[in-house]
Amino acid sequence: MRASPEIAVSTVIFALRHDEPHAAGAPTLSLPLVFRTREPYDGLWALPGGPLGDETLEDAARRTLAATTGLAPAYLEQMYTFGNPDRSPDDRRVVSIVYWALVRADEVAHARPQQNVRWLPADDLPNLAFDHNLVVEYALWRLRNKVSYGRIAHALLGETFTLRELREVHEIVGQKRLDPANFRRQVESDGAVVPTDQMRTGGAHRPARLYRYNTEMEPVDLGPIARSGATTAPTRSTP
Amino acid sequence: MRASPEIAVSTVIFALRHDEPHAAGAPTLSLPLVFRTREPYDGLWALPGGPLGDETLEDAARRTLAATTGLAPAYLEQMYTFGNPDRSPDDRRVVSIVYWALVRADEVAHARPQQNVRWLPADDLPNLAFDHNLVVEYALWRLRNKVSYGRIAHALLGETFTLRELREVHEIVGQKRLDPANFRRQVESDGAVVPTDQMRTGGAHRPARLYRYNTEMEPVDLGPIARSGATTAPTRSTP
DNA sequence: CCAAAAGTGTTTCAGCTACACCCATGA
DNA sequence: TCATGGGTGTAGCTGAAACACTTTTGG
Repeated sequence: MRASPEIAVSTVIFALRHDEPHAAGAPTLSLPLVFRTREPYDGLWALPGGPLGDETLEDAARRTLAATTGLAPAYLEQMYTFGNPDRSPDDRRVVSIVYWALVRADEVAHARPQQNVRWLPADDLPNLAFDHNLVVEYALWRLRNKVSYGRIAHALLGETFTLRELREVHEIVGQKRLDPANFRRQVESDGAVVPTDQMRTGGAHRPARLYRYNTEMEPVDLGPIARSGATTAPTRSTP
Repeated sequence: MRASPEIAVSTVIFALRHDEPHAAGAPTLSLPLVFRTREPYDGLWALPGGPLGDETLEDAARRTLAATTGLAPAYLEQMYTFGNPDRSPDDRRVVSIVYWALVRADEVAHARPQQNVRWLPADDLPNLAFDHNLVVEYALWRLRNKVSYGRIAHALLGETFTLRELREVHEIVGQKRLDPANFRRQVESDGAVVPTDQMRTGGAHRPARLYRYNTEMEPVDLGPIARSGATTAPTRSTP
């Protein structure tokens, strides 16, 4: 006879980070991991998470995320629940409800990293604790397949951004070069971002117009769940 | 202080059913519901489900489904986990991992209905127990938005079927008429179904070729989860 | 023969892709 | 003035939609 399963909530948190501050070159898609200092999997990295408290599943994910990065995610969505009986090597059984989140590059820069937490590149991870390599792989797959232009813009970039910056994000996430001209037209006709009257100068070239996320647009269609407020903000607390 | 949450697994099971056997007209998208005979929600209909045992989450869903309909689903996928603290009106807290399934019309016809179970039309449900109206709404949304031709063919129809039958299924699910000519071309070029050398005669018109699901084709891309065997493959119980 | 559904052919249109070309700025 | 990226124009391809048309059966 076995004890009743425990319930945990974990989160895969993606951000675009420059390995060294003010460095040139493209940023890297990274995620924060926690170093385990006890069994099981002592000495391995694991996804941030913890036991479910007297709260919503999503609130538990936000709490996890805040404890790790000190940040509020621009995007947070339930991803999958992992519950195989043998996920943990000891005799406990843990059912993990996994969320995935995107946070903005500028916010990440401000946050001071916690003890035992490090950001690692998403596409070159070491062996992780539990089934967390699989979990991250799935989150990456979701990011690459199921996220729209406006959503990524809002979630991974700052308040304003040039179309070049937005395109770079998509090139990193989608792992392929995009035609600047066609990218511009797609994004503009999509309506998820709108031009501001500001420009970004400083480069040795013509200044680029700054764009902003279009708050009028509905975000990704998550179906009845989003509309019902079961997972997301009840009264639209979009900052 | 509150007791630790219970874990339950429920399943939304869709099938196409004829309200009366051998009736003409289009079949109806229906799902089996269980009549509750005790609190909470005594006297209301609820999704089939039960507590998680010493088994995989998916196995729990299959067990649930078998107990209700006596059938093995042609399609089964994890959908969403519901865990709001106030889902149950009493002081218990139940976290429900919900799967959704498709079963074939011909299999449903053979199964003898269980006590306290009835099939109801998906788009005209009464008030259900717990948050199950929301759960079904979400499952319907997934069915309408995220399912490909071949998958629906395999899951809701029998071994062989005419393109007209397949088109009818899509018209019912997608709630709109489809051009027979264009539908034929799309399905054929997609490669998910292949023609047999048999025909279906009997109508007052030219006989229709029978098609069969293409087992060579990969099903829907579920990402790394499906490939790893975390949800589907019987062998390889990846932790 | 007629009705009805199976199945084929063809035109049109929208959207994407590739790529040529002009614009504005810093050095 | 030159290099660099910002931004525009446009020809060509591809695939979906609409619909006319032929084929084969039962009545």
